[in-house]
Amino acid sequence: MILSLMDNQLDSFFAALSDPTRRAVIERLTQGPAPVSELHAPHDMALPSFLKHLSKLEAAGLVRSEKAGRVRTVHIEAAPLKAAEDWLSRHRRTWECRLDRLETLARRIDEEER
Amino acid sequence: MILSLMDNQLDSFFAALSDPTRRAVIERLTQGPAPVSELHAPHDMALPSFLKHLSKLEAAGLVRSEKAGRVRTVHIEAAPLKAAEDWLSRHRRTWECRLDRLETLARRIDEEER
DNA sequence: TGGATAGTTAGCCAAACGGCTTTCTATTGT
DNA sequence: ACAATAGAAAGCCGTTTGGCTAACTATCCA
Repeated sequence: MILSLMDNQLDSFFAALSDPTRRAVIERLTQGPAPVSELHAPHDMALPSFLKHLSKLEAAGLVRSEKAGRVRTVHIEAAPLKAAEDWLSRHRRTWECRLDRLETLARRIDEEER
Repeated sequence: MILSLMDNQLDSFFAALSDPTRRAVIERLTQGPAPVSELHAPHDMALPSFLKHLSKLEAAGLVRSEKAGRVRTVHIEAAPLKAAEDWLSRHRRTWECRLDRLETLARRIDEEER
């Protein structure tokens, strides 16, 4: 079934998102597709190192890319996000009461800071 | 600020969730607290190996535990989940149109299978 | 008090990760 | 045709991960 296929992808999905560089790339890509070098620019890191991150994102299916001439353009792909959101929302309900308590606590701290 | 602290935790949060054993533990714990050995039972793995997973969950702050006598009881902790949900929902909006297209596709496939 | 039970600690190992440099290929623009 | 540009490939290196065994500690119960 489709869901179990996506379940297998959860590993690489969460792993892909466990790195700040890769999360930054994803954030950047939500504003639209971009070529590799533009994605690389803000990161103080050699290109090959950065390419590894990109290929991990692509392996996780979070991202896809096409090469036209010598420039490869990368864009976001939503399928695995759906799987992760499913997973999270399946558990959100049971956690919600705790979250509510936490919200209250956080708000109280904020108010004390002011 | 609280949010930036949580942002630092995103790394370990996603890393913690990138392993099937650990996700299974979390799923189990949504149904209530449990002692270590009960959590360990369904996993075909030596106890020390399993303990490493537990301690990673605890380091990520996803889980907390108290020891009473010789039994350590583990329960879920919601704070970092909140941070991750924030992160995801900050990007969900931009991905939503793609998700919608995916939904449609998935539904069409489901219907074709019937 | 002594054996079973529930974890814990230490240390080994192979594979994966995240960085690097060097070198190479393919495309573009002059 | 050539130089510059965009990216790819290979390989090195130290750290982390995810598994194991063996040995140890602390509690409980008989």
